[in-house]
Amino acid sequence: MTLGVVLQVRDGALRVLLWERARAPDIGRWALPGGVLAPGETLEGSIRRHLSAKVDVREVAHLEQLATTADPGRAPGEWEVATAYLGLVPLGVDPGVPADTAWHPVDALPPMAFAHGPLVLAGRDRLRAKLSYSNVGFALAPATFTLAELREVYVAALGHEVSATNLKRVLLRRGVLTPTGRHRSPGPGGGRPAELFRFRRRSLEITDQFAALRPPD
Amino acid sequence: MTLGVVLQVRDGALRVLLWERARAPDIGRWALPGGVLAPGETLEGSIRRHLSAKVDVREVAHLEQLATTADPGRAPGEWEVATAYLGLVPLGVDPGVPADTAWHPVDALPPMAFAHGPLVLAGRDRLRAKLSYSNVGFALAPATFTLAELREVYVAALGHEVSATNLKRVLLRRGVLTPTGRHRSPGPGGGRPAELFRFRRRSLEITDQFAALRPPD
DNA sequence: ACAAAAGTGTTGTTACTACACCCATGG
DNA sequence: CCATGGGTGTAGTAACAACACTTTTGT
Repeated sequence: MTLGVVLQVRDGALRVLLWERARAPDIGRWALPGGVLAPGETLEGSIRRHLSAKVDVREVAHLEQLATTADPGRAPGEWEVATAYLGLVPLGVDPGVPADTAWHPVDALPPMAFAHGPLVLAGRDRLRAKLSYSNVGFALAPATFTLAELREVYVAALGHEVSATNLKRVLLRRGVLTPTGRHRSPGPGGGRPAELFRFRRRSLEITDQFAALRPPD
Repeated sequence: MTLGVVLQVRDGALRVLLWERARAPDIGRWALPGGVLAPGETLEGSIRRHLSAKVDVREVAHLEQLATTADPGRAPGEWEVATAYLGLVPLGVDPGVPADTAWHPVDALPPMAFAHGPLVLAGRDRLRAKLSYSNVGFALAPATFTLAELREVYVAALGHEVSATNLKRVLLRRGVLTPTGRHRSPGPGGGRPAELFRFRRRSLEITDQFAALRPPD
């Protein structure tokens, strides 16, 4: 089967899309969306198909394979191979979700069904690592944004403070961000109008491939 | 099913363990070792079991999951989920392998069966990336070694020149390498005796977690 | 003495963090 | 004209590559 760890920043926290089981086993506990793999189906095709029952799949800006498990003992007599995907949804979009489905903070997960909890944490950790050496931010940020907004996304996803000043410089130097030339007018309290930026490319790119041991010139 | 991308540095090149098919389909082409997943079996258990038919599994110093595919069209009517693992064997050990099995350079692969070629390259790339930010080197190097030897391992694995001077400094600074205090006497041409080093820990550790965007102190 | 192999010292560079300072707007 | 939010300038630091130099051996 395939499972989806779909993450989004909402209300200042990194959240995961979960689904409350109404039937045994693990009734009342929360599970990752997903389902069986149809014969002849591609893994990515399968997870896209199952996710489309929960969210508008076009909202998923990035999707990558996370891990595969085949642990015995999920339930006695039950044993299944499950491939988990990591999906990222940009800030601000609100895909309507079914009534049994909700966004839970990854740092305060509800009681989880099966062994889905560790998969969520693996997805979070993968995201955090990639934020430092790639342009994955594009999949969490809206199309255009101010640096303050981008900073909030990074703070929520990384779980620690980030300086907008330095975030700007790092991402500009790496060529990940480009200014749009447009500005956003300030709120009621006043303030200088914020520059609007966008990600230069909206597909995954490694921007800092070799921290050390890089090839000689 | 499970597949193993087993890599080792031999004769100055990074090589992968392949197995020549004697039966259709893809007769005469080379395939990754592996086989079917038994019911109730763990993925890691499965690949260990299948590898033990080809190499002494105790020689595999590191094993990690690489990718899972379920591509239709491997062969018409044939469709299967395959999980690939990356295994690393230290320099110098020579596990006896069956007659139909051989070590091929990853940069000059023979005609490959199924879609196994890309998996080998994915394993190589994963290894290269981890060499820069973790201590995976332990799984490719012998228990103790001179810096010249370690340098050769890195050159073969990374595919570019590496300076022994700077390699030493980087790995010592990160606390990955420790001197043993012992020395190796020089060869017939003379030369200063080389210091023997070892990896401080022989299990995977991330040593350079955040290249940028590190948390504030 | 000299060649060979290994190890050390030093310099310059780059990418980053931290923090003080300056700019533009609304009330 | 001042509070508020945004942007810039600059200094300090750590990790690194490159390369010259020194040490220790065998012949």
